[in-house]
Amino acid sequence: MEAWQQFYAGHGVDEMRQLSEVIRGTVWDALTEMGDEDPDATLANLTTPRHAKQGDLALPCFALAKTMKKSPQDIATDLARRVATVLTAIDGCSEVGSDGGFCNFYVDAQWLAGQTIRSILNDPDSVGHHRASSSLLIEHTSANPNGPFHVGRSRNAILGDTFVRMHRLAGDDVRAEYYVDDMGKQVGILAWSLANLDDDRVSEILAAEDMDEMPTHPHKEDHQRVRYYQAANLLKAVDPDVELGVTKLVQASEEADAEVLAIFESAYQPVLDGMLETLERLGIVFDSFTKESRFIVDGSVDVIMDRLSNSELHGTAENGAHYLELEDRGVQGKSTKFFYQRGDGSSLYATRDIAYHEWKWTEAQRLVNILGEDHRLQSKQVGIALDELDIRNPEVVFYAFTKLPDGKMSTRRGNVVYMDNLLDEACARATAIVKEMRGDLDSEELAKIGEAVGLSAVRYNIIRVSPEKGINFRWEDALSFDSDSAPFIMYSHARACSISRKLTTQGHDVKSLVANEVASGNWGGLSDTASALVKRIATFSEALDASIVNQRPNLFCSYLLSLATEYNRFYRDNHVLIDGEVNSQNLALSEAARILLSAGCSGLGIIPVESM
RNA sequence: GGGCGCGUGGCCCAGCUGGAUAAGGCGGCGGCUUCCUAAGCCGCAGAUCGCGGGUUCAAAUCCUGCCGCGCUCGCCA
Repeated sequence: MEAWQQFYAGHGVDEMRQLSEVIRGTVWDALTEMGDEDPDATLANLTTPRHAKQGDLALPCFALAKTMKKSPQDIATDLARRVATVLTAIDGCSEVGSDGGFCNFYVDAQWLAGQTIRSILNDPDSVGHHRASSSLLIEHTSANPNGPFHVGRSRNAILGDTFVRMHRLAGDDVRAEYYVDDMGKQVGILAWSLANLDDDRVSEILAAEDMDEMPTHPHKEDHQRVRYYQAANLLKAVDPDVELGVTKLVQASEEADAEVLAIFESAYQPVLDGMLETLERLGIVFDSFTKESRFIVDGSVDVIMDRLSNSELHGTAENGAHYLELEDRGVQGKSTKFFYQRGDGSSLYATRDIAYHEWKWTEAQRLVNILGEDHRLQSKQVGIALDELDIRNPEVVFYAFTKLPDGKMSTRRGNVVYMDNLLDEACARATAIVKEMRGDLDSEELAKIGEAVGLSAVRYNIIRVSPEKGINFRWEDALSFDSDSAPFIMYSHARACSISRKLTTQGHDVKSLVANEVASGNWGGLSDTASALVKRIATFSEALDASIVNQRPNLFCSYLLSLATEYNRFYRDNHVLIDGEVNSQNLALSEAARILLSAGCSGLGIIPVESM
């Protein structure tokens, strides 16, 4: 077990999990009686069956066949017989059976409803809390402030913000942090271009390469200044003076030259502000910004370099550059050396990153970094360096790139789809659809819902796929409002809201109806679809936790989609309002689902509108 | 060339700390609205889980070889 995974070894609160513990205990005893010498190993195979008819928990008995000299099915039958009386006598387990070599356990949906619906309705704010909370610093985005967000970069921001939200939903104390690269080559180029070029020159240079397109968002500085950045890059390729000028600036910044750092800041800050505006529209905000230069200015990078030189991995190159030899630490390839100090004594990006990590550990109990797959090696090198310095490693989430049909996105080359344009298009399309469906709403309401739907859809379409899987950007995929989408989930939530709203309009007191129902504790007569909904509801925290532990937001996406689907099925044949009469059992279920759908949406950055 | 990641129906994608009939969505075909939002629900068709070996009672899942795609191998960030 990785050290950080121990944070998850806490106690679950989900009833399903508690029940499974009870079942394990009883089965353990029975297995021992039956002659199983290692019941723990057998029980490790306890699974959740694929099909509802196979129960809610199942134990494969194949491995016991050899030692017990009986067929798996005979063992399963015997086991079921031994535990049936005890288990069905306890609350929560309605039936034990066996089939095809499995021993199947069925959860009592009535009991489960009593437990789980009550806790959700009584304490909706702690929904999703599943274990002891910890404080986290999640660093994400941290994009070079040289131009507008494009859809490739946005995967980091959306993924990162989703982790922030999921952790908060799980009860953690999270700080979202942006690491501002305020001293590298990229910013240097930007600063140089602003100091040495003007609008006409920029247009001229870009036009020569057929890149002189009118900015789609001229009022935003990120869209304006990226033209300077692109022009300077083009010029740099043909004019050595540019390289010289940039290098001079960058060197000065690395020596913590206050004047140059100030010039850099005035160059990038408006760009960064534009980028943050885009992110804010997506519901992504940061709690803190830390500048890279900070660790030069405060001298901590020098201390790091000093300490690294005492490492047994330390080496020195001919020109006085310092490195760690990582060959024996599992790094293979052409170069196994990790350089952390140039021949001239200055630091490198990765070195500052080490100082940054050391500082970050003073801020939180856990660190999470969201990084593109191009940072895999770098991250490994930094990790080994941290080991050498006795500094804990952070948790890292890597994601694969988003590609355009004609290749990798590049701000420098202008081969990009800007997030601002994607969001405009998504929200415009969504608004058009809402307008078509809801003739009763005024234009302000239409726009509000359209914006929520568009933004949520874009976010969902990015997080629904596993981070390590590459995405090929297609407009129709990015803008999809299909069944596997945020609007689908939002729609289910809006339905639940609609029911509650309707009752209130008719003069019913939803809260007290629900409170009375919960207090009565009578959950008899649940229909199949109601039972299925209850079971889905019961695994909310578990699904959230699994998504966090496995670092895969797409798992929680799937869960929430299933919850929405299950709610839709429930909705079909379990009416809350029947001929003006309220079925308060169905109301309680609907309300519990509404709370979970809303919380789940917030956890994924989907905006849970109450009407759509 | 070395390392890492990915490869699942026509398309997108889940499952990959091994377990029963590989889950969804799009597209295709066919149903369901006097009833709380049909952005919904139900059904049908469609899969040699990249290819070959191996381990196992059991492999999409683990090991191995190959093929394809991506990332990476800077005293750049």
